[in-house]
Amino acid sequence: MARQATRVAQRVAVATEVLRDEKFNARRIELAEAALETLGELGFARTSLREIAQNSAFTHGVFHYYFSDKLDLICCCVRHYKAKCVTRYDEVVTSAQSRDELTEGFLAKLAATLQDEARMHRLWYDLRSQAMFEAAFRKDVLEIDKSLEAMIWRIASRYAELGGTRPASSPAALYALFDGLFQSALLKHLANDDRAIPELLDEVRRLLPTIC
Amino acid sequence: MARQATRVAQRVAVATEVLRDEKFNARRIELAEAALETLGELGFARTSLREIAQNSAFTHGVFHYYFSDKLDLICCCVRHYKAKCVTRYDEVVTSAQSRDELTEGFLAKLAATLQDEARMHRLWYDLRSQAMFEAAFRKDVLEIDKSLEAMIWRIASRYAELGGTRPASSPAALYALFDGLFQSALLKHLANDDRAIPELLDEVRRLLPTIC
DNA sequence: CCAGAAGCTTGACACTTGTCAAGCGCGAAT
DNA sequence: ATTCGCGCTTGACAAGTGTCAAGCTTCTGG
Repeated sequence: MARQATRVAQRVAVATEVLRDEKFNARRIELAEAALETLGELGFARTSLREIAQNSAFTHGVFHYYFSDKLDLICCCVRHYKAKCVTRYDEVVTSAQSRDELTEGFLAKLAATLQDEARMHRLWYDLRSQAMFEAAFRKDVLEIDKSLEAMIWRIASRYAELGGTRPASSPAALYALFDGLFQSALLKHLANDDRAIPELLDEVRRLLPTIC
Repeated sequence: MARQATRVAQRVAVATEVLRDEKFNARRIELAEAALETLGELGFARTSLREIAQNSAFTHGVFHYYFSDKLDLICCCVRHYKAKCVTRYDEVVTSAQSRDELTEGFLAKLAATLQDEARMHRLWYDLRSQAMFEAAFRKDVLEIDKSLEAMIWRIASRYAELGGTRPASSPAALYALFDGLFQSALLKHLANDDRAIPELLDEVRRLLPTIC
């Protein structure tokens, strides 16, 4: 009887702790999301915790309650960003029934991404560059890079499959190519070059049949 | 007579002014070079003028004598970096008499660059990312990007020429590909991944015959 | 040789930064 | 109802930032 009671008490204690943990984690993500807004606006170099706090519903002290320091916060941001980013084209890949359909779906998403999420993507490139200086970022960044490479590979494989062929390049080369093209287009787009998006689409449209 | 004298005086005045200008510019470049050291070490975000000065033979005040502000200094750095960077492969391109020779020369330089000049190149990627946030950098960065694209194109054209063919891709796509591969290899190399350089070389060796 | 400019150093300024300790309110457990 | 502790705010701290003015040294033209 007493034994059962303590067991129940234990279970309750564990349950409440799990609940607290979940709540804690949810808040962390909320804060990370707020931080991403400001980071996307200003870039890593110019973003301070106070600036982040001011552009959000929180005060600057909270961030030190939920994160051990600034790097911890930004690592959390990067990891959170990843989850959103990596699945962007999956719906197109699984639903497309022909090369044309896949191509058009991919290009449309590509254009929309460049148009609507330029800020998040320039932040990604910023943080990836930071990882070259700051070892603390490297693990997460390399992991995301791998995920993005896999994402591109899924598209290329499906494209090849729909034509009964196999991709003509390695996953690394394909990712490098698309990433390079996207990065360059993003910079031009941000410099108010209206040709950036159409040129990127043309390039990709031309490339897909030759390399996949 | 008097007229001649004033003309001579004018010429002298002009000459001294030109000399002063050259001296001024030489100093600017000297300072920019010193700044590049620290920038390559710490990255844009963590580099302050005082830090730059401390890692050099100068005091922090000089930088304000020669540059209107921090952005001006860094723009000068970027421009100076460009001049060094863009001609890296030209000797190989002009001297190679066969595809093999060009390939091996290119790969050797590529490996050496990654090995010896990793810091300068991570800085380049850093500043290119900064240009996505800071409009003041964009013009110079876009210009350098164009130069680098042309540099890759010279290599590819020569490679194709030596085999009696023509490059199979656009300059933009080729540059994106090589830049993407290099960037990824650089990050891995900086993360102490010993396979980074050989993997890059393998990839490029495989790629050259298929795309050029 | 000397006045004045050029080149450079120094120190101060106003401000921002990350960090943290003290304390507040409020809900939950006792 | 009281106590306790979690979540959060506030304010302060030292360190570091870009900028600039005042002054020192060195060179140079007259």
